[in-house]
Formats: sequence, C-alpha cells, structure tokens
Amino acid sequence: MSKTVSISEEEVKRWNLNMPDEMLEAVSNRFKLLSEPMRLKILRVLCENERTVQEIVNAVNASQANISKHLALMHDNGVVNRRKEGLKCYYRIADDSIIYACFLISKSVVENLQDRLSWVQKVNSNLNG
Amino acid sequence: MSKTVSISEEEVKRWNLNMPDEMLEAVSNRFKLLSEPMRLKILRVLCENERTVQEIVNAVNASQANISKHLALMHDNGVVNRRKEGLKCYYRIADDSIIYACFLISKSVVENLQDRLSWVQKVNSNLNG
DNA sequence: GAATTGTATGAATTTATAGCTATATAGGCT
DNA sequence: AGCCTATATAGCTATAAATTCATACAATTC
Repeated sequence: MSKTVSISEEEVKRWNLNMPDEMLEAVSNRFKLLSEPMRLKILRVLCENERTVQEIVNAVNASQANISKHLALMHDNGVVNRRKEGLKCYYRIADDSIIYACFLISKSVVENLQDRLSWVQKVNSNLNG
Repeated sequence: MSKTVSISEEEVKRWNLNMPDEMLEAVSNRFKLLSEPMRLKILRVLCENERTVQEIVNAVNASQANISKHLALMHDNGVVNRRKEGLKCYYRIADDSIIYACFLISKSVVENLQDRLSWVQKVNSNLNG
C-alpha cells in the first residue's frame, strides 16, 4: 500500500564508518540547512505540495525577502527544486529522504523530551507526595 | 538477522503536517547539533563504540577543550550519554535514530552530488566529443 | 597534602548567518 | 512604452556559536 523506507543497522554502521572527512562537511552542511526553524516551517508547508513563494510567505508569516533567501539557499544546495510558471515560482522538496530525516529526528526529540519530562514528574511527585 | 528501521510515507506525512511550531524549534536545534563537521566526526567515532574524551581527541585531531565543549553540548541535548569511571569519562551515542538520520542525509547528499556530476560529465563530453 | 592525570569551563576572538530595508529584475498586463 | 505583480538580491546590523588559551575542577596516586 504505502511506500516505506527501510534501513538496516548493518548498512548504517558500514556507511558511517567509511565516511571520509570531505563528506562529513557536505553532510553537516545539509544538516545546517535543516537547522533553522524558518526553513523547517517552509519544508512543513512544502511537505503537502509544491507552493509559490507568496503562498509560503502567507503560510509561515515572514517577509518575502526572508523566504526568498531561505529558498535560494535550499535550492542551491539541492534541498528544494524550482519550477517557474509566468511570474510565479513553484518550489517543492527535492528529495524525500530529507523528510524522512526530519521524521526520525522529530521522533527522537519527542522521546528525549518525554524522558526528561518523566524525570521531572517523578521528582515533582516525590517532593509533593 | 539485522535490526531494521522502517518508515512509511503516510506516517511521515501525518507527522510533519501536525508538528507545532514549538516542536520545530526543538527539531531545528537537534539538526543544529548535527550541523558541525567536528561533532559529526565525534559521532563517527562513537558509532563504533563508547569512547573516553581523550580517545576522541586522539581520533579526530582536535583540542581537548574543543572536544569537551562539543560533548557537553551534545550531552545537554540528549545526543550522547556519559559514564564516569575513575578519572575517565566515557561517552556514547544516546539514540540510534540520530545515526539513521545521518545515514539518510548522507545518502541524499551523495545522490545529489552524483546528479550534479552527471550533468557536468554530459556537458563536458559534448564539448570534447 | 602535593603532584598528576583526565575533563570541564571562562574569557576573548573570529566567523557565519538570520532578518531587515531598500532596490533590482523579470514576466505579464493595457 | 508604462505599470503592476512576483521574486530575487545587496547592504546592513545583530546575534550565535566554534575555536583557542588559560585556568579550574575532580579523582587518583604518591
């Protein structure tokens, strides 16, 4: 039914250990692109469908200049693709694995926060009970 | 045999669309932690096994102060765990999904670079042949 | 307690970049 | 042509954060 992506542990280990330094630079650069809330907001919008710059501007509540810069940056680095149609310019996510990565990290972050929260709750109930 | 992680497309779409802004901040913060080559180098070392600070310093060729700061940052944000044993302090990766994310992004980056390369090669062969 | 080893931290410096304002470009009207 | 709309970009400021140097802390050994 639904497309799935599977990652085996062995595959991952092999990959990571063999990664040369120059590639780490490229990977870190890609992560840097994903490390701004505004760009994630843009990607969240683009998850649904391709969008024009103006549509994105409206959706994320930011200045047009700002959004344009972020889009240019992501486009130059292969995170989004561009399609011009008259005056309008449609952007879309270039590569689904970016979304998968966002998903993995989101899950990890949530679990992490949950762990911390349970700490806090435990301490709190100890103090109060 | 080998552990695998599977991600379905639907799951991903649902997740991303429902992510509130505050969570985007947390996610972007996690990505920011992965956006420094030095930290990726550290994680590359830790992929193999837990390591002491000094072992990491030797492996990645950086100053002890620098490594300690990176480790502290990653520890504070739940990316690595710490275990003290006498004078030594062992660090290890806290959450495998971080490694999976690195893997996905690495693959994406490589594919992206390959695409660009094939462009260049095509143009080049047209000019020369 | 003094010396040593392993790790953390504070201050200063440097670099990168997000966001703003203003302006430029480019396509589509009349 | 002139005008409007959509998008891109340049210059600026402010801020964040990576690295280094020096020093502090902490656990161990003598």
